[in-house]
Amino acid sequence: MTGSPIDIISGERLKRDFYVRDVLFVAPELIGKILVVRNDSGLFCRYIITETEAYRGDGDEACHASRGRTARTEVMYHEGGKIYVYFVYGMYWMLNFVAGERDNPQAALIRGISGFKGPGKLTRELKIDKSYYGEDMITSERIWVEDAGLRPDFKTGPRIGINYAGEVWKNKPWRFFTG
DNA sequence: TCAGTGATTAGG
DNA sequence: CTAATCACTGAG
Repeated sequence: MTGSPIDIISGERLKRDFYVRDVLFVAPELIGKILVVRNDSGLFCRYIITETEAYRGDGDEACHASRGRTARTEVMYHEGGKIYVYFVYGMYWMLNFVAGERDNPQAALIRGISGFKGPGKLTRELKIDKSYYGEDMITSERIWVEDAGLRPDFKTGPRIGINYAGEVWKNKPWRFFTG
């Protein structure tokens, strides 16, 4: 019997209370958690989350919600545990997990998973698209996160691709990554 | 460094 | 309606 560790590692699905906290707890704690996604064949694939970024409320100039509540950002205003996906640069879907309390728009961008580095690459691989917008990871039958007990060391750094934000927000060390 | 790509948004 | 923007990637 062979198999990569990722075929073997599984754990308990994260519940609502994990997500209904400040994104500055949620984003770093997602590192080492297991992202489970059902593929076209109905198989559940598991990946270790290796990189995330925190977007924290309407005061954070790098957060989409800082530009107001719109159809696109609506789900960020919901209770944590839902999925926020949006399209950028004409090609890529970005996968985010909503965090925090209702009406406090926060989300964690999933920037990397085992085997795939880069937010656009992983959504392409997992076939994440608009159909996942608003999906609830506490009850979904095709996407959720599990805790398998992994607690890898991680580093922090400034978030990527947010040059439009003011210096204060651009420099926040709200990117979390292993290795 | 920089083009490509199209949804989203603000502004007439 | 128009035009600007953009939480990226890959080529060079």
